[in-house]
Amino acid sequence: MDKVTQIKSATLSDDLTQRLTAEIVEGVLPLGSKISEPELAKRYGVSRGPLREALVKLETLGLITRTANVGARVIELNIEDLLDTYTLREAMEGMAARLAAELISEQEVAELYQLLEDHQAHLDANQDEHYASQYGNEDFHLRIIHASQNNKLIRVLTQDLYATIRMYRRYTADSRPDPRQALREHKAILDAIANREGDLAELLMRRHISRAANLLRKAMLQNSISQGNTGQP
Amino acid sequence: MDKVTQIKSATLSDDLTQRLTAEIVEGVLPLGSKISEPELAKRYGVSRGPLREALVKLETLGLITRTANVGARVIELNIEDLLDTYTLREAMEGMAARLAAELISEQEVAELYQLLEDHQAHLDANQDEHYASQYGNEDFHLRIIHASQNNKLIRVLTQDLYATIRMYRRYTADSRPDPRQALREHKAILDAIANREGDLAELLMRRHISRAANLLRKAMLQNSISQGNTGQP
DNA sequence: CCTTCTCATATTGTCGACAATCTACAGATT
DNA sequence: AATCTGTAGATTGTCGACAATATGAGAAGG
Repeated sequence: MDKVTQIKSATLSDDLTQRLTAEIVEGVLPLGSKISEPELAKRYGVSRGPLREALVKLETLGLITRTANVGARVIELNIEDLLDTYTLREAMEGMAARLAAELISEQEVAELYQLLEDHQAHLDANQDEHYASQYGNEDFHLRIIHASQNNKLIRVLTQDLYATIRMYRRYTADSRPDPRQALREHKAILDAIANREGDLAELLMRRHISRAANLLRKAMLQNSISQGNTGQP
Repeated sequence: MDKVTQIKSATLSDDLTQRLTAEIVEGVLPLGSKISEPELAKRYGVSRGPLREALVKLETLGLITRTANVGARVIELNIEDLLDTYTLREAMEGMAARLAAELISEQEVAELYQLLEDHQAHLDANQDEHYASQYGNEDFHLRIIHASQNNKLIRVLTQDLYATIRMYRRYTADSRPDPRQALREHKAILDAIANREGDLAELLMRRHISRAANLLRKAMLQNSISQGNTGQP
């Protein structure tokens, strides 16, 4: 629990969007559970107006589904959706890597190499491989995405798809990819970018993501994901 | 003016979303104009509640920008955004073409060939090249997208990006790509898909979209897009 | 015992009003 | 004259209540 409940935003609707997103990703609101507007409004001490605006946003983020006059439910995870999401990532982050190879500055390249070295050192020192893998991984990918300098791409990846990706990672947390292997792949991608080889960078990024998708797929098949947690009746 | 104002949906908010999207794309609400909630609510005969929910959706669609306590404005078009959007299309529709090559049925292939033949016949018969180009083009792309069978991809392309793409096309309507050239490219893409050559299909689709982006870019440079139209004071 | 219809209940959709915040204009000050 | 400040007006954010719709339990009938 790092970022605690104290989120002060300009508008209640924005606050609610962030909070609800977090609660869904973390499983506080179990997968597939019904969302009662009066109940949630009471829980957060707000009226239904801003709450409904937040729900509209969550729907476009793909975190809940809403049906007119029936209500909203938290989405459920399934393998097709997982694979679809990662295929989309493959296309978009592949393009991001290609653009990064064209546009990234030498300084950013240096910083990325530093990041990978830090990650390597962290791996050598700690046994807490999952934590290191998790954050190093995210950081690397986010930097490549931003290096593309394509605002549309950045927005879809870091806002629209991000929550979904985190959910799938969370619910398949048991079997994570080998962080050392991931690090090697990151290194290869960065080399391609540093050499301004856009084609290669795209290819490697695609394979990297495709491989991650396969691992998650296997994890889901074993887990047979269904159970949320920490929900109140 | 084909689909007239009569849209009956389950909820006022959904109606408003559709109407406002259409009005923005068609220029009834001029680019960059401020959106007054009381005024719009009065115009449509609804209260501000559903209207605000629609505005939240329009914001996520990238058609308006909202600032807390300040209000909403229709977006403005600029070249960077256009290029970013089309680069994203390139990545995503390229992937769609690749997936289509793997997954499309023989019957769908036949239908697509028929579509292209109809398009050809229409071009030979009519001088109204732009109309034919417009609709034939859209239809072809939408079918490829759906043939990918990737729901996430379909959703982002046909819902999140669609309105934006239509706007750029409308505001650069003067100089459209040569429809016969576009048709040739479509034919080549479809051949690749029919032959199950995913790599080639992706490559050709990317080039096709990249070329369209270049033409739109030139059109925007000439037009120096700024003026909306048909708006009331 | 199962099916179907009815009605009560709860939930969602919508509205009008109030509170908080920003914008613009006028006046004062340097 | 230019800049700053303060107030008035308007706009956005939020709230509680009412209307419309779906859900579920129970009765009636087969």
